[in-house]
Amino acid sequence: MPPHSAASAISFSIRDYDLAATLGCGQAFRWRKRDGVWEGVIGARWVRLRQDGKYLHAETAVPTSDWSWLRDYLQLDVDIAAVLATFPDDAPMRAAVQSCRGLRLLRQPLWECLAGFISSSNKQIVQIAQINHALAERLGERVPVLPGASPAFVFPSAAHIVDAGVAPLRDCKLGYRAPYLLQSARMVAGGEVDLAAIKTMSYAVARAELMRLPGVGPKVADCVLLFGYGFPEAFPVDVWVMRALRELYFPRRKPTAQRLSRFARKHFGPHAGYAQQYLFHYMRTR
DNA sequence: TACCAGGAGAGCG
DNA sequence: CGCTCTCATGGT
Repeated sequence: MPPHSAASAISFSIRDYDLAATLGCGQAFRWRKRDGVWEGVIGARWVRLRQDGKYLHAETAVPTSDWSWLRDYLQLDVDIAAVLATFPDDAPMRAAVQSCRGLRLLRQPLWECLAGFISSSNKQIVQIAQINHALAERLGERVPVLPGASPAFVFPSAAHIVDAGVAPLRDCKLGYRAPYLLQSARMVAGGEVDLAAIKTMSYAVARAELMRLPGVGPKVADCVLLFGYGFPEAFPVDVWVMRALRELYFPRRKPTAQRLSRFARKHFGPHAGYAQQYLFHYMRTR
């Protein structure tokens, strides 16, 4: 047996999956790309991903036989053609879909997703990534990686962030978001808000429950509902999507974000969240 | 409803 | 180098 036999590898055959767009489009903040190879941590597992045409190659540093955690995170079993078929057949939507055929939504761990988007407000994606890497490096526990790979860390739990206090969060450049993250961590760690229980709630109730957390408004709540919980109707309205919707659908009016959100869930159908991600990516890359 | 604080780095000319 | 903008929220 080779010396590194503890590692595992697997290949998935996939269609209409653009790994780079999916990992790099701003729905997750802790992936690092080196020479077309992506390294990241999902839960407590370090993983290296590479796409080669219709194959997706994955490597872990520890023995792995059950890969369902990765299939779930990457949402490999989603029938994307069926999702696209539910989109409205209008010019903006066609252009958005055509600009990135294999863009997917991830299904991220709840707390990391929530914390990531609390830290995201009024920041650029590059900066959000810096903040979340800093949080993991300073407050998260180290996980085993393959030889030669960069050190990797678990995202710190809510309880761990509570123990750390506000100062390390300031050091991670959270700025005015630091007390929001700390207080939200207190509410989650103390059981005042039960993230797992939100899975079983309706979209509207789940959204209201998340918005009890400081630093969580309509936009952040929708991001967590979409990228963490997988509510397909969640439609985050950020500046890019706001711009897109106003420009493409309301050129003469200036609807509020709330009105746009309601319009979007009706107009874009049962998978409005996917439509949002295509519009977002289209607006940012054109 | 409309504005503003708070915060720091990237991107631009 | 100065300037603007940034996947918003909370408070007034």
